[in-house]
Amino acid sequence: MAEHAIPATSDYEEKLDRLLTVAAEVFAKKGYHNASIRDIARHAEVSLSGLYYYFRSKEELLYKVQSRCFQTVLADLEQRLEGEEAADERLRILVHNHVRFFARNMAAMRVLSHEYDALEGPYREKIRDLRRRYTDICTEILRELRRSMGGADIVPLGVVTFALFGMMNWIYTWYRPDRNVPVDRLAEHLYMLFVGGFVGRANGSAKRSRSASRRSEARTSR
Amino acid sequence: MAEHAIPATSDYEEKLDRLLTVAAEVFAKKGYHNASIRDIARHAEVSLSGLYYYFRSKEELLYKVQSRCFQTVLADLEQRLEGEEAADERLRILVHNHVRFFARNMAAMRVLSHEYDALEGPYREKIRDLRRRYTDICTEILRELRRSMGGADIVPLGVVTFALFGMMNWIYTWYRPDRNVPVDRLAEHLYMLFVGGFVGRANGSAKRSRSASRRSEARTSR
Amino acid sequence: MAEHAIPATSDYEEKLDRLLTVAAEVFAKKGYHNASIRDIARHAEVSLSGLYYYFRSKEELLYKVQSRCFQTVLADLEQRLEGEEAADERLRILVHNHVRFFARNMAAMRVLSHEYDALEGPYREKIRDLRRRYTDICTEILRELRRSMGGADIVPLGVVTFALFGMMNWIYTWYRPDRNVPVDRLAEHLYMLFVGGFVGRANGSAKRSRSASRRSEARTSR
Amino acid sequence: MAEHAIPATSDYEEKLDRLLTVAAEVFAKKGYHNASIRDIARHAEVSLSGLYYYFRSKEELLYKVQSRCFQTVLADLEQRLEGEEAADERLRILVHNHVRFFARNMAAMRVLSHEYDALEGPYREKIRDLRRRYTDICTEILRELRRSMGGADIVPLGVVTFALFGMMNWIYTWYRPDRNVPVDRLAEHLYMLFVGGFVGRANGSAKRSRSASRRSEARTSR
DNA sequence: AATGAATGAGGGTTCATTCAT
DNA sequence: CATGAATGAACCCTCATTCAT
Repeated sequence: MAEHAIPATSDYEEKLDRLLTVAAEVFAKKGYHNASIRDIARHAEVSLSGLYYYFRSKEELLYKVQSRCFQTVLADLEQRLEGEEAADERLRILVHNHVRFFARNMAAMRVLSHEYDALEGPYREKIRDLRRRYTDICTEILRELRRSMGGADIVPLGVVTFALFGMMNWIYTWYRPDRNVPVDRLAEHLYMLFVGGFVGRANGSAKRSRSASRRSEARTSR
Repeated sequence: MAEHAIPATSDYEEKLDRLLTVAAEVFAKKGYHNASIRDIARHAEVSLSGLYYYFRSKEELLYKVQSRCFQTVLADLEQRLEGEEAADERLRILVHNHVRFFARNMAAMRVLSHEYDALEGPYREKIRDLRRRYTDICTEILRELRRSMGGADIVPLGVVTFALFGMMNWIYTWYRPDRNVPVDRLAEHLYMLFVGGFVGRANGSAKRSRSASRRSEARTSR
Repeated sequence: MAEHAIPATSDYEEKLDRLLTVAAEVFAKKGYHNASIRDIARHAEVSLSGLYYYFRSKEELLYKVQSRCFQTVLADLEQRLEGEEAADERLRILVHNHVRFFARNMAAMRVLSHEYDALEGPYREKIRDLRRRYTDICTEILRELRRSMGGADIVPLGVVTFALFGMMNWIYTWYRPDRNVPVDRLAEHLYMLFVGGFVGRANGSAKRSRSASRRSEARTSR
Repeated sequence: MAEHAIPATSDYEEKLDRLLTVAAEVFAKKGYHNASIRDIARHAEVSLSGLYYYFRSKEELLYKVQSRCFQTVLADLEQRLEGEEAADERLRILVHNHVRFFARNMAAMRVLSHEYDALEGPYREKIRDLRRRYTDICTEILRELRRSMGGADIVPLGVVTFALFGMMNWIYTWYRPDRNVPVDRLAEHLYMLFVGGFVGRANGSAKRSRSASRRSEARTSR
């Protein structure tokens, strides 16, 4: 029953990390409820009960997968936003950061997108908070962008935010990095589509803002 | 292997329909794998084994829920598209049809969106075919729209299609008809956002095509 | 709840007979406990509940299959024994009757041999009685044969009887009329083996009794 | 897919053995299909799921019961045959070995005899192979015996083999060691009956081969 | 004479979790 | 640190049987 406090062993953390990655893969492939702890133990080549040294329960395992994932995305994002002032560029950064992370951590992100509400109680709340922090950043950027464009607010920003995340998160259902467009191109496509609209700049019929234009050239040409 | 061939009894079909609705609700609330057949039986006020008169397995139950849902959406869509020629208007119809159906059959649509790959084997294939038929219609409309606008094809139509569906399907994760914008307005928002882009007509900074404009007035003003 | 007494309709009896045959086949193929009433209904192309007009329960169904089978064997046997006095010949008749019936009603006999004690209570007793009547006939013939041969009774007649039935009944585990020796030859083989022994007349090293010799010629030569 | 590879723990193997014995008893009493895993767990005083640590499925359980049984009989037989050259004596050894094992492991042997084809797929094949190895030994002995007796081969050896096994295996349907003849006597009876025939030496009317005679005296007189 | 619809009991199996070692 | 062994709860599904029609 010994509560193992914070075993800051490097070994411990490394193994934990590896386990989280494996767990993410299994959850991604079979879904949280359908995946069994035995599956995970098997894939990680660890004994079943061995897992319980690292996690108190299956739910905590899911929580840690999601939490680690969110924290990384958030940290990356905040670091990349640092110093950038232009709203359109900030949005571009967010989209690229999100999509790139998605493609690079397909499994974990799939779990994040798909197992939205498999968690309960305090775990759920903590993830909800992380999510909110993330979407809030997005909403703020959108608000600033709209303001800078002098646009009216026909569509509520909440709806816009979720529309954007819908576009981005949905890719876990269809996107395969090796079979479709390269990741960066995909990110740019989604960004352009979202900002310019299908019958707009995303269709090539109008000119983009200078900054956006500059960056995207670099990305899509390869 | 079918125990009862084609029970065209009206009673039978009515009950089956009711069961499908209940099942959709339970699946929607708890997720396919986490929902138990017992849950469904309880909610439907039927004995556990009584359910098995209508479905051979849990998987077939999921299949029937998804199948019925898709077929309705498809039939509705095809009927509404009838006679309409303008590509932009056809797209509006698709978006409105999809979103409205979504809001009206929240549970079933959630199952459709979320339990994408809980099915296996032949069931999976049949649903895949239905899905393909549906997305193909969408892609064709998009192709026509782009052509009529004389736009270049920077963003591949496949990506565009999935982006649109992402925007629309994602609503199962956040939208509550009673707490957010009304359904028709939501549909129009998404349509405008998708077509005009966030920094474009969807933000009120540009004029829309006449036909779209006319209709949307009617929808959003209430 | 109407107790249907003895519906001596010819139709009724015909159908009942057909059902018994089908049931025997299904029981033979899958075993009594493993076979389901649904299986039988399916094979008989009758509705599940339709069966219950002819049988009160699965157990009664098994009982009737076994009972009919035993009665036929017994009746055939008694008729064939009629008039024959020589003990060795009477034994030959019994063996041939048994084996021939076996081969001709493989399914039912398999059920008889294999589902020895699937029955319970009164059903079991009735079948036990039939069986006893049958084995008693056999034992009596053996006693008479031994007496007529002037042999001592080293081996108890009970053991001898069961040994004979073992030899005969076991054939359901290996004998296939189309792949092995023809039925009548098999019967004669078993008879000779049992009476003469492996290192005895069954091996051709000694002369048989005249009567046995005469008949067997007729049987095996074809 | 094996969860636990080769747990060579003595504890493990002991318990497994105990479980196999219990399972054999339950299968013997109620029949494979009619026996429930819960029955076995209850009799073994183990939790239901506890059983599944030792067997992957009910079928594997049956397989292991049968396999263990066959292997023991075979090993015992081969050891006892060692050094014995005379064909008649070798046959005696086989019969005695079989019958004695039968009586001593009534339950397991009943399962072996009765649940002939409850197994499917690879399990079935493996048992089939064991059985074939066993019957082949028997057939070879019979062939040699016949040769040494200079007998003609009227009855095919295959038929003879199955007849012998029929006589021996059938005892599970009637023999009770405490109510009938003692085991060794039964074995000798069956041997004599099979070799000498009912109307032959088994009836005391002829002299036996010397070696057989010598041994049997020793066995039956006690 | 026959059947569609329904059900309670029980089937085999898997699960997350624990705990002595 | 790690694991082998164990368990209670729950899973999906099938069964023999009934009964109104």
